[in-house]
Amino acid sequence: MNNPGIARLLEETADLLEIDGGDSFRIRSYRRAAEAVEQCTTAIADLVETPERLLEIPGIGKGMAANLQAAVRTQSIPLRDELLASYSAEILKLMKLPGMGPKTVRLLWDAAQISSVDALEAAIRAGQLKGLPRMGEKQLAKLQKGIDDYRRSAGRFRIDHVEDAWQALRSFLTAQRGVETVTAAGSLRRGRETAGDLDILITGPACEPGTTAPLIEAVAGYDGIRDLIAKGENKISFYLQNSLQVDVRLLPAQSHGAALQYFTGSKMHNVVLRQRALRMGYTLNEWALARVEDGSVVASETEEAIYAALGLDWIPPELRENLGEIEAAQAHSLPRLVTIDDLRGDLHMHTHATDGHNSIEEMAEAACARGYSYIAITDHSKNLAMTNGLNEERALEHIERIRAVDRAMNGRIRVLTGIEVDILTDGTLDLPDTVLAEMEIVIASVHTGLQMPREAMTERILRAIENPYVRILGHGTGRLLLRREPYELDLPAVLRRCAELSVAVEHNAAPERLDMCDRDLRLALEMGCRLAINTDAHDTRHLDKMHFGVRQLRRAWVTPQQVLNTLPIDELLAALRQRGSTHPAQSSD
DNA sequence: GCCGTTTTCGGCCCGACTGTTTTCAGTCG
Repeated sequence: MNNPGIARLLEETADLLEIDGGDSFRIRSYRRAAEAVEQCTTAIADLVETPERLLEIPGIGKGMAANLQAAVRTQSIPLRDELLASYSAEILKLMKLPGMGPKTVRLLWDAAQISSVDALEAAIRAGQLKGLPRMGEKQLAKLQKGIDDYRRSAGRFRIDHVEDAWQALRSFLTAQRGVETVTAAGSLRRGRETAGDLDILITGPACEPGTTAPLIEAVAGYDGIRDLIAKGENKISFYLQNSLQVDVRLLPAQSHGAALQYFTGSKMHNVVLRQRALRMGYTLNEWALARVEDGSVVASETEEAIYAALGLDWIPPELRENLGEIEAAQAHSLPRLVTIDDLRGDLHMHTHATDGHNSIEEMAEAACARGYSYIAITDHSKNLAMTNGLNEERALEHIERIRAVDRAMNGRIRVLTGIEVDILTDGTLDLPDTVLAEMEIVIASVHTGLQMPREAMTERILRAIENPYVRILGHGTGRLLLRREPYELDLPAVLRRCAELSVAVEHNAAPERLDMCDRDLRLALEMGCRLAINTDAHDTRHLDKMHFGVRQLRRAWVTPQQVLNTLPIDELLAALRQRGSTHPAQSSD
């Protein structure tokens, strides 16, 4: 059992203890242990034989070490099994609904033995919950909406989870005899936020017609498989433990380009491409682009050859949604999309001064190792009490430490001072301008009070970005996947004002909380906004999540010029100063 | 359940917001 799996067991145990009304500190220790296991860079499975090494992990004591051993050896934790037996395996899913916490789950269980999403929905429909404490009309409507959202998102997987599965499968498949190339197609290759399944294409001697049986059998032996769906001569499909469906296709090398094109999609892109082929007297399928009259192959080995034969430039997978990319490819006017190599820095990250896990030095060294030429340290401000947010005094002390590290890095990387201030419900910020004036990067974000009406939320954010020290609008664009519930605001109005004020709009690169969908990003570009793409890293490894966000930018046709953190440091600092100097409040001061 | 200039038991981040509560409980970050 791998670390994420063990962490999930510990989290589930904590959830069940909460429902059961267990000691809150005991519950917290399970959550802390889950976090520690998740962060641990060595596999717990490799440590269970040497318990003294388990005890070296902060937050793991004697009792928890025994739990970890049980998890590795039996895929379970005794306390979790015990609690599941007294409730129901389904009850944990109720906790996933927005607004549902342990107390409400327990209430529903005590009142009506409700332990599943289906049972909850039935009870709401039947009016069974009326009269229960805290179950007013609004609460019931909210629960129903939560159920609808839950149903809609079920069946799709977050792209980083799909990518984890892909990395593991790629290593496994590449090591098989007679395999030359292993490529991911589908939504993963197009860089979508979620994927319904994982498409993998393999070429090599073992994929030639008539010789595929040994490889198919070898793939069927992959130990991550839960259920086999289908097993044929050229294709094998299965479910992984987490219910992700995987389709693996074996292809002759000469069809690789055609298959890659076909299985990358999207469906609409392919439909239009096939129509185009027909008009040119060709037919396009997963094997080749061929002439209609005699079936002779025009192109099939590479995608480039197929697109070229159709009179098109090669189209980056992220653009293949039939949103104008085919016309642009014909006119040779596809944009030069931003790449991860264009980024010179990351402007949003936390340290252990608040809720991060590493020091300023460690973040700077990690960013340096990733080739960045600058970063900004932007810890939370005091309103986020739970993160130990910085008050006036600590914020000022913190920037002294940041400056010291900046000097100590000796020009290897620039470390900019910054803060992520909280936008209060009235649109003011939770730190005074005198403190913000000391910061090179001020990111303004909303974290709380997301239920307010659309107009009030819009006013709140508009007021916040008027503050002349705000350089970047962070969480404030209507989406917070972490909260599981988007909030309402007049996004075009906010984006327009950001463009006017030269406030950059942040896109959070972490896949669990991409702040803006493709459409929002395109809207931001239309409004003339400059974007900032940051990882909001809470530890050094989070810095590696940048590529997820870059793919989202590419899907929105973003070029390097439209991204703040592609600028060289001197141009970046000049761009940041420009925001302050154009604001009357500052020039008159 | 973990941790400790406490060695053995007491402390362990907290403030904002919502809904339904007339004084607060539950959820979230």
